Amino acid sequence: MKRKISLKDIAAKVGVSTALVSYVLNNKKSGRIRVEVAQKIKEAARELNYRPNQIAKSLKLNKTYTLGLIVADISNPFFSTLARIIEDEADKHNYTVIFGSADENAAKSFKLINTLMDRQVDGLIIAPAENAESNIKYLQDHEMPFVLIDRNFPAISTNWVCLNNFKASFSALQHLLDRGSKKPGLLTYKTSLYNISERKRGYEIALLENNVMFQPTWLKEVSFSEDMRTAVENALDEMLGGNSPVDSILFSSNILATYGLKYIHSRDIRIPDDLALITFDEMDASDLFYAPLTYIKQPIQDMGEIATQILLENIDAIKKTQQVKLEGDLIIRKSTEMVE
Amino acid sequence: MKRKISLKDIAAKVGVSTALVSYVLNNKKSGRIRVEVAQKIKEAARELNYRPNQIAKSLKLNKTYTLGLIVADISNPFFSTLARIIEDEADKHNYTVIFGSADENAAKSFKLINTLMDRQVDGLIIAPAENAESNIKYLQDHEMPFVLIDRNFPAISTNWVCLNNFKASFSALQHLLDRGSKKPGLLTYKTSLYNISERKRGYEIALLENNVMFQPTWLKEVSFSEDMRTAVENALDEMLGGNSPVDSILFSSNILATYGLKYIHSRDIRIPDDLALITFDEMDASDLFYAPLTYIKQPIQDMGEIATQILLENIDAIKKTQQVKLEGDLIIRKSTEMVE
DNA sequence: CTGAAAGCGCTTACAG
DNA sequence: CTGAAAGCGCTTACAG
Repeated sequence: MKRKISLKDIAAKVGVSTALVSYVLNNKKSGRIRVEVAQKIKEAARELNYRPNQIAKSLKLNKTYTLGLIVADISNPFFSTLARIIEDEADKHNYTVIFGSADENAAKSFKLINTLMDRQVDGLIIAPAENAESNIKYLQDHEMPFVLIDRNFPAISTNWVCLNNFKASFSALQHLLDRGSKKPGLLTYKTSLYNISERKRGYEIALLENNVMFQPTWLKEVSFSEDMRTAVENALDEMLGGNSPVDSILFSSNILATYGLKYIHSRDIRIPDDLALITFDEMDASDLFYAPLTYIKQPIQDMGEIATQILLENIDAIKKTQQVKLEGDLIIRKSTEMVE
Repeated sequence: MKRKISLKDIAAKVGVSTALVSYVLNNKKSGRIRVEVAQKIKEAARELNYRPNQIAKSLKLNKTYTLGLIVADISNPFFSTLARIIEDEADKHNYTVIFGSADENAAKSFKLINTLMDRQVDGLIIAPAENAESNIKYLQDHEMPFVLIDRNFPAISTNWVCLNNFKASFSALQHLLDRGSKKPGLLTYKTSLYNISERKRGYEIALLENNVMFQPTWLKEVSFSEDMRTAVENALDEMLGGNSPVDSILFSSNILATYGLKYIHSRDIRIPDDLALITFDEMDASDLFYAPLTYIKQPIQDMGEIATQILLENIDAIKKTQQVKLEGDLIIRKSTEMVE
């Protein structure tokens, strides 16, 4: 690569010290510097096409204007949409973002945290993995500003912005029951992740409050480690088979829904007549399925913006911890229009 | 934030110079340093939980181990999938990636290029915007290693890895014609982007070679600046109306296809009986549409890996420019099973 | 074998 | 008004 123009080059060209150049270019000590000199410096900078080396600046100022974003998988539409929102919000404040995918793996997440901290990011936005409490502790010990997104750990006091997962799930179930579902199922992950366990709790409490006798085959949990497609297919077979098959299903994530829908489609189960369906998250597919899908819309724009704002506030040393629970929106469509 | 442990702290603790600590920790001059001293240094580093400041290292070594990725929109599934592949490939070589979305806008792209260069990224992977030739020139003038992805400028000699867009499009059309389409349409972007114009050329040449008399209403181009949804709907109205309505459509991108499919769905046009369909790019929706979609599968894994590899080679000073044209794969499904 | 010194490209407290 | 000097946290050519 070509040698870059530095302060020194400008200083040499104008015949002043680098200090003066720095002052002028950063508008420090304005008024206290002779106008002609300032003018000449600015001109030289323009002529030489000077661009400050941010790495040098970062080292000196101990500030990189870089945010780290750690999600489960950047190629998951939920997270890539979030990434775009965070990028835009960060950019408004002249921050740049480095990202990493942790694949729901706490060890990988820890490695990423260290990589990003080594690069001196000013703060982190993290969708934490299961069992990543020690990661959080690590960040706190190092006084690294961060905010959790999408998931949090109820036992640990941190900044976070998450969906009200309990309520979203509860409302979805209430809707299914109101529409006449007698045997609602839940397909979810086998995980201690709080957002996911809240979705399960919403399901359970809704059944309880509506006096529906829960059957174990209605609730299936697939774990991150299995082959997701096969696991989903097996789970659906069990939910739809046996002597108490479900008549509706809530999918706990876009990923589960995508696999699930493909399978349901291939098995020629008619939606909503044979089976009513609700999914978490908006998907392109929701509109294209022959029975447009009822879904829980997450306030993803708010989630990304607020998380970024909280992080920036914390970086700028406002230290109160903030916890924001956002409400989802149940968008009702064809897939829950059951015929009684 | 907490003060971080530096080389100096280790040096002080052990009672040696920072130079020696640096040598030991980087395994330089191994053998030429007394074993007990080396041992003590390593222990101290472990005890103090030392993590090198990469910013300082970067400044000194003029190397950041950071790659910049500029795409049109990170929330577009095509690009987020690419981002994940690039992330993984970069990580194998201990590189980290900063991303930015340029929204098909050359000015925004230029701003991003500068932001990333200011941060001293070692190289750039770019899906360039229309009319971004000057950006390319800028990169070349600055001898910044980069590789174009997804699109290239045929008149400029650069590294790039792209789909064979002409052939992919041609094959798609040939398939439509073979299946009995008499009036095939193309819905694409109004743009000079080479990948897109090649898709158009593939369409045109296929018609020509098959002696199909082209009708202007068959080919519609929507521009990036309009409201995409409305533009697509209007375009489809025209393609499907008039006195020579199309009997099949090739969508030139996943975005166009998503809007298009939603509209087609809402208008109750039956696929493939009333209209056959092919889309560029794999979409979740392809499987979920009642008529699973025939699509052109891009070798996106190869594209991301190869682009990253070429970039890393160029960073490591192997300077030959490499241009890789990858072949797409036509995945044939229900949406082109026409009944004659 | 070991370390003092210089330097990467900046900023800024300090002295004149 | 202006600039010499120190320093951010590293690496490394060089001298001993």
